[in-house]
Amino acid sequence: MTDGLAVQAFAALAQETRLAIYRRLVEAGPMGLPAGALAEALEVPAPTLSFHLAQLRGAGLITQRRSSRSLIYAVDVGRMTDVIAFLSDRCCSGQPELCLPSTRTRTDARPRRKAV
Amino acid sequence: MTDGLAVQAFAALAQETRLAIYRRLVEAGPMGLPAGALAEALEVPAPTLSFHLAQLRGAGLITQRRSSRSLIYAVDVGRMTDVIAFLSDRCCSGQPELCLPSTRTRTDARPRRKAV
DNA sequence: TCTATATTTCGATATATCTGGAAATATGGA
DNA sequence: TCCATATTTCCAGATATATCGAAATATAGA
Repeated sequence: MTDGLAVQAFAALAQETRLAIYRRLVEAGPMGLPAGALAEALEVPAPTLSFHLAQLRGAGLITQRRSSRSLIYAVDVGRMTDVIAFLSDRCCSGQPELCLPSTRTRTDARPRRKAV
Repeated sequence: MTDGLAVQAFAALAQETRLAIYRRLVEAGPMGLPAGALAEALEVPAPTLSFHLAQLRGAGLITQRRSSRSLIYAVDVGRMTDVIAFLSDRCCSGQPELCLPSTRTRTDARPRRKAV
C-alpha cells in the first residue's frame, strides 16, 4: 500500500456519513446491502449516498456488484487489513507491538490493575 | 475512542504533507523534532507547516513541548493505538483476526507462496 | 414497447480545507 | 532594553469536498 492509497483510504473514512455507511456494511457482512437499504437506514438522500459510496469505492474499501435492479455494496476486508498494516508498520515508532492492541503480547505488556 | 475522534484522526492523516510530517516524527521517536527541523526536512513554508501541525495536534496524534525558543513535536503512540483498535474492533466484520496482520494467526491464514 | 423501480450522473450552491506572505508573539542573549 | 531567532496567528485567495433537486441510465415485468 502506497502513501497515496493510504491517504485516499483515510480521506474516505474521515467523514461521519461515510464512516456510518462503512460500519453498516461491516454489520451486514460479506452479503452486503443494496444502496436503497443504506439510504433508508441512514436517512441520506440517494444522490448524497451515491456520492459517498463512490468515494469509499474509489478508496478500495468497498465493492459493488449488481443483482437485478439493485447495486449491492460490501466491505473489502482485505483493503482494511492493508490500512491497519500501514498504520502498524509505518506509524508506530518502529515498535508495532505498541500499537497493535490484540496480539498475544498485549497482556504481557499491559501494567497490572492498580489496587484500590 | 468515539466516532468523532476517529473521524478527526483520519482527516488528519488524509493529507500528503501531514502524513509525511507524522512519519518523520515517527522516525524521530520519543524525542521528537522542533518545527524548524521539520520545515527544512520537508521543504514546507513555516505557516503551512504550523497549520498542519495544529491539525495533527487537534487530532491528538502528536504532542507539543517547548524547549527554549523551539517548539518540539513528537508522536503520541497511544492515540495511534486507539485508532488501530477502532479500525480492528469496529471495521473488520466482527472478525478482527482477519484485519490484524501481525497476530500469531497470520502465517496460518496466509496462503503459501506460489511456486515459480 | 411502455411503465415502474433502483440508482447514478449532472449541475449549482454551500462549506471546508490548503497555501503562504505579512505581522504578531515568545524566548534568550548582548 | 534592544535585537535576533523560532514559531505562530492573521488574512485573503485558491482549491477541494459535500449536499441534493432534476434529469439520465439500467433493469425487469406487463
